[in-house]
Amino acid sequence: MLAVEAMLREKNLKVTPQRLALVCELRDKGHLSIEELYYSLKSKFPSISLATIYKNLNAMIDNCFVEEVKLPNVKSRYEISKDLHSHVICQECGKICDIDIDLSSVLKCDTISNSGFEVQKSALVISGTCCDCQAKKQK
Amino acid sequence: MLAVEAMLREKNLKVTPQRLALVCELRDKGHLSIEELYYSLKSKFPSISLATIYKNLNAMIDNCFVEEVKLPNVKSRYEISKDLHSHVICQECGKICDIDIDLSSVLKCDTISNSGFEVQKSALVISGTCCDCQAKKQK
DNA sequence: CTGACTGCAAACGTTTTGCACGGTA
DNA sequence: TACCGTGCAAAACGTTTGCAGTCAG
Repeated sequence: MLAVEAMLREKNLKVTPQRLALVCELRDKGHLSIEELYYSLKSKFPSISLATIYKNLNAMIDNCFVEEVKLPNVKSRYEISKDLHSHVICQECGKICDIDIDLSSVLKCDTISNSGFEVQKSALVISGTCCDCQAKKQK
Repeated sequence: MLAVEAMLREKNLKVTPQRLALVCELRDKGHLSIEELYYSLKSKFPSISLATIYKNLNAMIDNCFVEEVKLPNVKSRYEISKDLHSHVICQECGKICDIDIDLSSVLKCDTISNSGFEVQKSALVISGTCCDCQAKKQK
């Protein structure tokens, strides 16, 4: 919590209760959609508006504190920036998981290095069917 | 051209001049945005409407003939479905390239196989600075 | 000839903006 | 106290829908 406040101040973002709750929500639950954030915060702050969610997310994205995760077929999710990781999404139930995959060898392949392209970021999204949903489908 | 017509008929999509031009545009230029498609087709069909672009793209996406490519910071692009490949995007000039990267070993990693997740698709987007833009920045 | 496609306009959902008020630092 | 953040309402934006007319098969 203190760490979160310090991070916000470091980015010249004031520490308001709404903003603090938003960050904690993202930190605890990870990759949330706008709606999930909105309804979740609405329980703590009944008068909170969608505009506040948007403004805060955008401010934090501008400060590289939060990242948008674009996924196939569904709306974007938002998460606190952390070490490079990939996402796995089940097309049946929509469940999203983080996964640590070492892409360094892939990103150093000849095609890229020969082209002179300087890699800064990479995003890998794997979609398919999770274990539970496979079981359900077999029934 | 004949191949394109055959593909459309196979999917029960009628071959109209607008649709044919849209597909050829995608085939020749690859990963185009809605606006790029619109203005490009407007030169051939001055009365074409955005609704037609949207309806056609959606029909073709439903038939797995076209795919949406979601990219960081910019609007989605659309391309004709083809073999699995990744995308490289320059954050300076916005240039997008296809790249063939073998992700099979990555997708077979222990974390995924142990979880019982069945992988159906994967999308890797690499962003950074292209060779040309690196040169420009050094000036 | 029939059903599908086009193009226009309206509707819709999402995101952004402007502004007055309130809270942080 | 000065400025930033909040919340409301309105505006802007992108996309979808409904419909009448047209075209492909």
